[in-house]
Amino acid sequence: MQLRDIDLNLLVIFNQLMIDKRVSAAAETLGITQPAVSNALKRLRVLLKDELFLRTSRGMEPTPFAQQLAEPVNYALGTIHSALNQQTSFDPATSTRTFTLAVTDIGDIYFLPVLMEEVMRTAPQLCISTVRNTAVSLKENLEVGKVDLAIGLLPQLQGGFFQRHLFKHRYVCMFRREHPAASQPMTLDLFQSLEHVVVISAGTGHGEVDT
DNA sequence: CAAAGGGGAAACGAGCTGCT
DNA sequence: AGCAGCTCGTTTCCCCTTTG
Repeated sequence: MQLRDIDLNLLVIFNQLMIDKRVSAAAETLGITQPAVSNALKRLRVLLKDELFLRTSRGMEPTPFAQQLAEPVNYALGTIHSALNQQTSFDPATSTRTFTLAVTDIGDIYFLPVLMEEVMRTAPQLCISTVRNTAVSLKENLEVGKVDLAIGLLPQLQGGFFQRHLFKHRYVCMFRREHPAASQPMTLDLFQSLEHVVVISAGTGHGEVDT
């Protein structure tokens, strides 16, 4: 397929559908009507010879081909967006720009000191501002550029954003020295039989471990 | 100026949910 | 189990804009 054969706006709609998983929601986000998105999807289905999205009780589920397409399309649209909106080139050594990071408490404690050390060395005039990534508006803030980067377990950002796996994280159990569990190996059954405290905090994944 | 294409409105249909 | 109501995607038709 040649690029001239495809309306790039169809890829914008495809990208939004990957995010919203609903035609009407994508239409609202893009500022067009739901039939318009439906028609665009129809044209895209014919062009790409794939259903792309299947209607299910959970919304419009992307086909394997659509999932395969999602990342390169998102990357390409991001590149085009950056190219059209760049005003000046970025020079870390002289830039006085403020970057806003959405992080968890562990982000503040662990990442910031490491980051600030590097920033002091390579971009001394840069300003780093942080916000908690527990905010329900994180997705919107990222989309409009109020937040530049978010670190954490953020399933609400699965589609439409650049993502990178940073590290693997394991948990440990803590209990008093005299606790009955101290005399035997910790197993899943033993763990489940004991009372324990889990600090549920959005963006940390602690609740996922308990589940 | 005619043809083509895209968007909006209305109608329709499928699937889900709650109630009896 | 069956029905009604609701939500949401699709289809059809019409209008407007663009293009050659």
